[in-house]
Amino acid sequence: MAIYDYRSIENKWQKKWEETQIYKFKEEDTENKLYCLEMFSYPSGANLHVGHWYNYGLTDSWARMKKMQGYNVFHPQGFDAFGLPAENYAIKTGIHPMDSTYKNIETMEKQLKSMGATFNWEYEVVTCNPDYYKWTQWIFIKLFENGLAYRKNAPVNWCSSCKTVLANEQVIDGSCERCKNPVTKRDLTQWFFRITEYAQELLDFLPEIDWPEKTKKIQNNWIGRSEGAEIEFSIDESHLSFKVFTTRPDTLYGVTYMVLAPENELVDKITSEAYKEEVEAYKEMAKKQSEIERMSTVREKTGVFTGAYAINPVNGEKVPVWIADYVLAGYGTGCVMAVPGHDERDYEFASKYNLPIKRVIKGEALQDDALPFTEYGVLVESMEFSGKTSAEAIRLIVEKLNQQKKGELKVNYRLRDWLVSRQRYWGAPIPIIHCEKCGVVPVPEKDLPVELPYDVEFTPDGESPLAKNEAFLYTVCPKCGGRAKRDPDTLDTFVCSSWYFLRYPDNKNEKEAFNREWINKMLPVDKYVGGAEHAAMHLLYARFFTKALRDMGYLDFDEPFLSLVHQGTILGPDGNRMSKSKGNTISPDDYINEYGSDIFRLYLAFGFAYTEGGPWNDDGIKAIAKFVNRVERIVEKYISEKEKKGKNKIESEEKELNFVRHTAIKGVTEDADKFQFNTSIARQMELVNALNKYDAVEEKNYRILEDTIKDLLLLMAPFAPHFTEEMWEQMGYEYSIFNQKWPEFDKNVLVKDSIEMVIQVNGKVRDKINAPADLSQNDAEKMALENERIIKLIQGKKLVKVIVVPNKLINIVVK
RNA sequence: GCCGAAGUGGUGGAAUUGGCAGACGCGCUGGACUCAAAAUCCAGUGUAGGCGACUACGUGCGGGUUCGAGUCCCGCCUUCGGCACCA
Repeated sequence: MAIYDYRSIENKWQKKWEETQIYKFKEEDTENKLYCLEMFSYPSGANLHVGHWYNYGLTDSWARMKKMQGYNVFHPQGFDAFGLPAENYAIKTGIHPMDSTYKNIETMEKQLKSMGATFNWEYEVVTCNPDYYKWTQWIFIKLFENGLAYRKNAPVNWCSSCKTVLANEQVIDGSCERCKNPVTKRDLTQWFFRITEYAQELLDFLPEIDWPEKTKKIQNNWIGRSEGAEIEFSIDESHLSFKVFTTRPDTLYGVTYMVLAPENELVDKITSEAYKEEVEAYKEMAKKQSEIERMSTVREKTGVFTGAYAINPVNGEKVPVWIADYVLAGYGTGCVMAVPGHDERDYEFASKYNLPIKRVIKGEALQDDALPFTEYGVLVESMEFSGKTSAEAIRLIVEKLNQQKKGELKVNYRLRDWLVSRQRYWGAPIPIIHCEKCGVVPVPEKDLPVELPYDVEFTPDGESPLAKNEAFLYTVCPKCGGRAKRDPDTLDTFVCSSWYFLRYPDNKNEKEAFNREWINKMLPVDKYVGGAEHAAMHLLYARFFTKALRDMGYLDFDEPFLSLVHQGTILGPDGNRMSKSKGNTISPDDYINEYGSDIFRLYLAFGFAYTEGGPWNDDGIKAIAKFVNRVERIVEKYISEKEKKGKNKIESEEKELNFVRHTAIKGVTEDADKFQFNTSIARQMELVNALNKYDAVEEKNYRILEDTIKDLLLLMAPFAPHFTEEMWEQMGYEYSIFNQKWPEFDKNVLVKDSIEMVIQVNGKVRDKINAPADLSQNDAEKMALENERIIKLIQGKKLVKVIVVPNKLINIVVK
């Protein structure tokens, strides 16, 4: 049902746009710059899917509007090219990741270009290019030099079937994403980034940025700040002591035992001979259990006694020290004081192992004495603190402990340091050399990049593929010149994507990752658009990188993305997430072949609430084709009636048309600015309806008609760029529609001199009257009370009061 | 279990933040054009009752505040996200 020859006009205008460099970013005009960015994509072998179009197509519409509004729009594009899929594909097919990735990038570039978007391709960034990952490695070294990258032995996610380490995000409900096998822990020496150093600042700046509240909340929870105290307990008959973190120092008199995580290094030191065997067995058991088992909260708690006793610093009481896997090694100090009277988990554990339960907090209301009381209240049986409220006691007890150097206020975060090592091939090599004499030595800057060798076996057997390539692995220590080994691991791909937005404006810089002065002008990103699934990963890492680079002196702003929008998800027609296995995928190509890319884009804009998404629907796209068809006919008709131009007769119809026209300008501008494209298109449709209506007028004012058609085309241009450019030309205007000024609405046209006011009686609409605008309260009241229908309705009733909302309604309250 | 978001016609979705609920579409009904169909155009379309002007009801459920509630408050239900023994 193609109405205009979209294929030839798409080609025609894309060619012309490229020839005339119409979207070129003007580097000399940073005053007006607007950095508009979509999350870059992974170069998969498949064609662009609906999600790409929804994200890129509509953000492009927004960028086009901004260009027309006079901004110097910077709209780069690139590829997040490292990652596991290419490597898995290689294991399956034998096709090298580098070959498949570059081939995919080539086709994807072609497809993205055929969208007809405003991308500034000359600033392209591809993360697997050595001239990019050279600087990823450079940043790693800077972080290392500044103490923000460190190495430690830690338990990591391990899939025994794939024989490889998995990233946290690849563990789905405790199972391996690829083979569905349960994930276990394995101790490995790994590289970490000290993101926890920035936990507080990452929290503090959240209120400052224009992000969806939902996303801020997720980051807030992920960072998980909690306030409490760190309290030191000493081990009885020993010089050893250990600290616990608690948010409830007011329950200190209720402590009846202590628990260490089985992995805690103190365990071996304090366990007495008699209990060694049992403790060892428990540790072994804890290590072997799968993630699914460990994560289960319904599972009964287990633990064993170590034979050691700890001394409560406030009353000198001796309490037994246990180990149990309900205490996490990675949070706080890996030890807790157990207060079964006031904590559900401790209560469950104490009940099972017959440990004493003491209650030291009383609530106001009557509480069931059999269960733990976890609220705040008033202290009892707590020596001099008895009778104090929880809040007072927390302050006083910590103060007292502080004097004895046995405790202090402390803030803990749930956020963990970011594990960046990966035992994979297709990523940026970690630029570190391990020398037996000199230890960990960073690769000198002049030797960067550490290039990824092409010739590598990537069979998944648990060993890093790079470790099997001797030519890569063995090198010379930059410090002592002796034989040394390279770090065989690669960096998590999230490292590469944590700074790509800094590289775009300066992507050809060979001397540095980016020029400080230049990116200070170009950043932060003004509008960032991408999926909500990155809330606690990429979006957090990128913020951390920005802050770390700032503190190391490489840039001067605090936040990378000032304003963030998440697009929704377009589902299959059946309401499920599109997937090949469900057979419910929608191919943009089919629709673009039938209707053209403009209509496809317009439908995405009109058919969904942008941040919500929803199921695909065929009928909707036909409706949009109809709409575009109508616009085309309006233009055609106008052109065919050209000779009639010049009549100039003011009529009320003309006033009406003008009113709709300026309502549309206002609505389209404001709604599109907020990414509310559906209502933005609705205003355009209203304008088309008004134009059709005006067309029926006998003596048309062709000047007004032309101006209105002109405005309609301008308002439509960001959403249907090829079509409107063509119509613009046919109207006889000069190239290009995208070099025109965005229309502005005239406030005066929107002011009506006569207004329809609603008259209510007791809140129910009873009549509508035409009243002059800006009627005074008294006059409005008078008009309503003189209204015939109203007089009938309120007859015989007592008038209580009259409420007047200017230019809107009059509510008469009667009894 | 905890945190968050959302529930509006047959349907996708609107509602200047407390002021005419259902904009704009889809679908449906009727009409015009046509030998007929498609396309196009016009009119109608929340539900129930009435020939009708109209009346009653209506934004997940139950209460409340208010002259007035889709919007605010309290208590539930359902769905979808995020976290999950975080001491």
